[in-house]
Amino acid sequence: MNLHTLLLDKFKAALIAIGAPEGTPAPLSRTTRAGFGHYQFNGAMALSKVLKQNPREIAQKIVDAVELDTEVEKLEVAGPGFINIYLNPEWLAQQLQAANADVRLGIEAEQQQTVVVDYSAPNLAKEMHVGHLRSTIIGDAVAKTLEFLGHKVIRQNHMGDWGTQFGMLLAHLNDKLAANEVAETALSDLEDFYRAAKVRFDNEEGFADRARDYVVRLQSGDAQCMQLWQNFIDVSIAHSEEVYDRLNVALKRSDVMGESAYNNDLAATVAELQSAGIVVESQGAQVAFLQEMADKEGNPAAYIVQKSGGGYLYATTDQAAIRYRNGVLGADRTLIFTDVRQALHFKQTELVARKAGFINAQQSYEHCPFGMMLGSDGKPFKTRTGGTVKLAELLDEAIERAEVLINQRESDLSAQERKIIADKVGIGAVKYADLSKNRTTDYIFNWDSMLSFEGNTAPYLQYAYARVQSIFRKAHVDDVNLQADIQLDEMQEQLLAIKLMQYVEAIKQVSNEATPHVLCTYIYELASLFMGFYEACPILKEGIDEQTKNSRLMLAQLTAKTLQSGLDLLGIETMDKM
RNA sequence: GGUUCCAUAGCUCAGCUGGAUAGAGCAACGCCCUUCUAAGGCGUGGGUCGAAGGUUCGAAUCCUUCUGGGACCA
Repeated sequence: MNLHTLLLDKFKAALIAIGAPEGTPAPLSRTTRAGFGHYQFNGAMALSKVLKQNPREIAQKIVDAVELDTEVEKLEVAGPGFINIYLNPEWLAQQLQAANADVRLGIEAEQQQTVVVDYSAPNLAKEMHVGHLRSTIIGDAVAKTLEFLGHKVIRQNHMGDWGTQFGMLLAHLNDKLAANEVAETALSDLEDFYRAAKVRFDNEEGFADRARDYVVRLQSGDAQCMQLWQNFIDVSIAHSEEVYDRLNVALKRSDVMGESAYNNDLAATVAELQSAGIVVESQGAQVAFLQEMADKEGNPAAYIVQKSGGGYLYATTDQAAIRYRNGVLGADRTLIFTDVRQALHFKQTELVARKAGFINAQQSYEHCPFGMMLGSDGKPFKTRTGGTVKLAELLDEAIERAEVLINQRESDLSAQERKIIADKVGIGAVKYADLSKNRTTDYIFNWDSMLSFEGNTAPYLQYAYARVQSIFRKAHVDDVNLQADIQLDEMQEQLLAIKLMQYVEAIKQVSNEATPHVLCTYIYELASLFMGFYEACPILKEGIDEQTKNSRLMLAQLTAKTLQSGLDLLGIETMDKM
């Protein structure tokens, strides 16, 4: 059941019935202010000019024409011609009843699409730092949401596992192994390893030449070199997987489709672009000139797919990836989560790929950008020592802080239970801090706000869930077999009920726009309304009759299910006690 | 130089295809734990939505110019 869709269809029909021209906008929205109903239809004012009638009269005609009966308590014309829609609490109660009885919470699956979601994509030469958080968890949340809505999601971890810096790393690794070090030990700290290799590259006689030699051997598929590379990659991927595991991110080894995976397709990709006439030779390089993106003087943008020396670029790999995803995997949609600096690149990439027919007219290619991480001074983020904050360290800190907080509180929880809770609360807080912001612009990294457990944070949402579980424990009610008629008498009950019914609206928006913060906002509002309901509408206290008690238990139950479902889509875990 | 994005409360951010009195959290101040978990609830203060024009019955939202900042391309 989708309230918005239901009402919109009815109002569209009403517009036709009163003789509005086809294509008349039907602006129907949730109401932001109490006293203006639950939804409002604002189409009458704009029609005033077209129909040459008073907007309030038009609004009244729409009200008369709209075929809403049991769904609605009343429709009122207000102000210059707003139509305020008040939903019928009894009808709402029935919808909630149905949603609560359904494992999918009353949300129907959409028509299935195959969606490739490209996210995380760490650079395997370096350790994951906080800057990698966004792509990883936003992409994961969107992927899960798409799956929930019934789509076939193919995750692609386009890891940076190829390129010239690997020459340097492999040369260094080779020496370490020759000195009888174990790869895992040598690579235990990727940052240190990278730095050490870089120092040698810059200072050590002959090392740079050996590094370049390794690049050539790597690209030509030299067996010994590939073995060394594989060694490096295995350890490095294991590092990433450790972080994914801690972050409760669903990426698996089988989702890895790194840059190296396209190495053998690059020549063929360029050849196809050439034969299609999209790419031509210019100063020895293979270039697509894009007139569509020309500057003021009419100079087309240049998109290089092969350098004059024969080397390939990101552009080539991305074209090959499209060929694979849209051709072999049959993607209807492709979502790519990277930082905003690559926006121009992806715009050009799409243009070229469409011209080449790698993407057909029915397929979408959506770059989903996010901003850079800045320090509190508004400049690119660096720690005091000039480095980046390692993701693993951030998570450690979050869990530690959560543990301190838990230990301050009175509770009957065992030490082991506290540990588990600290883990879920700490990780949840870090993820939520990032997920709840959408802006494609840069964002300010701040330890305290990222590790905060108060207000609009994951712990608040987890706490709301735990409160419901506590009620059920105290009530000794079988959570599964609770049967009662929901009745919505109190204002807090009605507000909660309508919010519960709007879950589907939130997740549809997340899937359409790849914006998990919409879901965060929704869950926060839901939890907030539940807290209000919890304070105002006692459930187990004395003097509450059986029917009211059970009705409220049902509301609490559906709230818990919705919270859990939403948090699960965000990759945030819930717990029964905290 | 070209392209492009951004500017909302002291701070961090929401604001859906233009809608009624611009919302949250944090921070500040006041109240509520013998009462279903106070990681909570209720309340107060805090904004010329960067500036100026324009379109519209209606603009934080759309258009133009300007100011400031970022990014990308060269």
